[in-house]
Amino acid sequence: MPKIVDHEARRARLVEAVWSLTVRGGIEQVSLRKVAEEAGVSMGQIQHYYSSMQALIRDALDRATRAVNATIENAVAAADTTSPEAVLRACLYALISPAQESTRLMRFALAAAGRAVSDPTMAKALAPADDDLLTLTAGLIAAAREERGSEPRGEERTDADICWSLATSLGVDVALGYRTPEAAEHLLDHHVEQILR
Amino acid sequence: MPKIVDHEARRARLVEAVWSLTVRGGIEQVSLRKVAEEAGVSMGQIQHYYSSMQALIRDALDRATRAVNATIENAVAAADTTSPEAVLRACLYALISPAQESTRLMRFALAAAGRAVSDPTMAKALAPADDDLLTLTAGLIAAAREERGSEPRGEERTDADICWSLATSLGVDVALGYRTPEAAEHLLDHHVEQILR
DNA sequence: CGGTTTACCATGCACTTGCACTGTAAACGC
DNA sequence: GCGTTTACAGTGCAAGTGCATGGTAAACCG
Repeated sequence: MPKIVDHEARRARLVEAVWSLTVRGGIEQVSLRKVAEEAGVSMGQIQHYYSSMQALIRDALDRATRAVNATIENAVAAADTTSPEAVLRACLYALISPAQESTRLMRFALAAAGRAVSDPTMAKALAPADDDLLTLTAGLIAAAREERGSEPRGEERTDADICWSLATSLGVDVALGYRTPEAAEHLLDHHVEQILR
Repeated sequence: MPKIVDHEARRARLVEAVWSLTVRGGIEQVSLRKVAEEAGVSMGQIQHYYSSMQALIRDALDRATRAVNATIENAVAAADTTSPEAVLRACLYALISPAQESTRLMRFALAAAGRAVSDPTMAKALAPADDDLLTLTAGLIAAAREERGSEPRGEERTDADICWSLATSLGVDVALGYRTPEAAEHLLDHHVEQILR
């Protein structure tokens, strides 16, 4: 065995470089040499950890979506309130947050989404809200409606699906600068209000 | 003056080739030579009509968005009904239509959207629903609510904005195969129902 | 007829690309 | 000590890239 290194840290470093390059100049700027330079390593190291450029970008997208999901989970965990409505708003806001890291991730994900058009492997990583998240959100909506005294209607899962679809769309708009985070928040608020009424 | 040619037709042909190549193999497959081959012309012709590769792709995106808008307008015009609700649904459905041409356009637009991350010129062509469309849609919503006997509430513009945001998001999902057109339609229906209640 | 303008085609060039390959230093078992 | 495995660095190469350039054929004006 040779030098003991932290593989995870190495990969994270390389992926970080891919994110930066992409956000700065578009995904077409991402090349072996550029990533190597950005990460301050040699091309050889990249080849050592990834079998191809495709594999690198795939992993970068994978980690980006996982990071976004983590943001959502953090928002849920950090909501120091028992009000389901507050928690619901908090986790939806995660996608339109003005936080720089969020914007970075959304931008990269959008740039990589172009690849998903022709690469099914990439498309997988970008799928809409998964079952667990939908179930969680539907639960929040039901609880929030109950909290407000609205009568239940058993369509919470559909409502949840729409919520995430809308939040994603607004998140992209914010990332591309079409809307301010405040404007997006206003729209989301309006919709949530509608849902819970 | 030399051979009289239809410039518009030439450009349309080249852009069509760009769309095809992109949808088939991703935008990274789009090169001068490939486009030339796909269109059955020489690289020289492309250079004659576009000052650079960037210009070609920009025009391709421009024409794609205009084509999508035309689809929406057609849907409005084709709705042989006076019911504003029916017209509203019809034009929203334009974005999630299962029609092959629609899917092609959406796919290309998504692939090109990746470029918008770093190219502001591209970003312009992809902006959310413009003022005119929003005004039109808000009018439809107000009329549909009146038709149903719901009381007006003066938030129709916000409602319209949300509608298009949601429809766009669903359109992307359909184009990438995450949802069937029917599933997307169901969600849209549910939302419109909510809006008009 | 010549001259000018347009509409290309074909080629050449400088540059970048991903990847294969070779070399080498470090850490361990024996 | 030696051999093996891992973790890279460095280089070379074939393929592809956008674009500049030079040439040519057609259509019109005079």
